[in-house]
Amino acid sequence: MISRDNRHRAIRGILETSKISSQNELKEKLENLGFETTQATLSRDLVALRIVRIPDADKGYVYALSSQVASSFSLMEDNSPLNACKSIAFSHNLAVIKCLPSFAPSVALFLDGLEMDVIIGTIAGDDTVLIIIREGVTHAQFKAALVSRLPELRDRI
Amino acid sequence: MISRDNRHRAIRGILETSKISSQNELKEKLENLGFETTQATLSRDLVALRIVRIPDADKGYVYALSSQVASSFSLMEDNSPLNACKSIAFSHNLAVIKCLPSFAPSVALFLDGLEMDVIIGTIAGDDTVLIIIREGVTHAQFKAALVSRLPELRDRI
DNA sequence: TTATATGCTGTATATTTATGCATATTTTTG
DNA sequence: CAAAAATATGCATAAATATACAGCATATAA
Repeated sequence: MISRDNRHRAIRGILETSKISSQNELKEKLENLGFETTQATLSRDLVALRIVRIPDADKGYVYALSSQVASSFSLMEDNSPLNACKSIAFSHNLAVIKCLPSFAPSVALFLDGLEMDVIIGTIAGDDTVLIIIREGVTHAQFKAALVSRLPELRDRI
Repeated sequence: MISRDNRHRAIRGILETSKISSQNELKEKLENLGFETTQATLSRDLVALRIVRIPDADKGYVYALSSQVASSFSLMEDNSPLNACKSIAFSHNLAVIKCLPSFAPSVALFLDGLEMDVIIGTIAGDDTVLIIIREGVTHAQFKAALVSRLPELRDRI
């Protein structure tokens, strides 16, 4: 069902960018985006999407993509593969990241690990990463999503 | 507190070796080990230990140490390269198939072998196959063509 | 077409989990 | 040591989540 898939995408998007600590809170966020649904459906959606629930200092519990569990702890250090990125360019629904020689695979792996909703896939050569951007996402939206997950990129892209 | 620390250790041990899907179930396991406690205490323990709750095929939900999250995803059994495919998404004239790590080349080779008219080419990275779809072919037509060649994909795409 | 099957959803409700508060236990301080 | 402070716990219950069931929609088959 197309509307279910859209709702699932919206859920992933919401969880990527904000802390949600109950299904009713998620329900309200979805309503702001025009998705009318119920707590029961969200309970099922969270199972289908394999969303995990993590203890959180601020809010008691938060829902998160499974990829956010590990990555929110590790990485992000000085040795992040992102430091091997030299530039980013766009063409329609493609983004091309130029990296230092041989670094493209690790950059792509890192991006994949973010499980970002706006990215439907990446392919790495030796020094180039090709990112396929989801339909309907503008370059500006893509950059914003990237920065929201990786604040340290703010003044680099 | 000593007895609390011991109980925490016991909880970690139990979660490492068995699938627990409710706090009462955990309570019973602990009683077998001589730890008398209540659901309320366990609710607090799970927060303190940063235990996550993951959707699980068997039991609905299971509690797990955060270090177990990544490995909790069961892999595919058969050896057809198609079983290494996790998802397919579209963007205009591109289809992106996400695979298990390292499986993309064999999936792409397999697809090439089908010599499908709707596909004008494939490129494989490590875990991603990019399919370039012939102009004028809709996503629905492409899926239909794929399913007609590979019926076992029917409920997976 | 009709019949059957399958999947998604909301309602109502059962189950599970979190928490306010009072008490108990441990730790700290004098 | 006693008293005070901090921490942990259980009870009762509020809050949140999961699910049985029925209805609807769509697909499939005859």
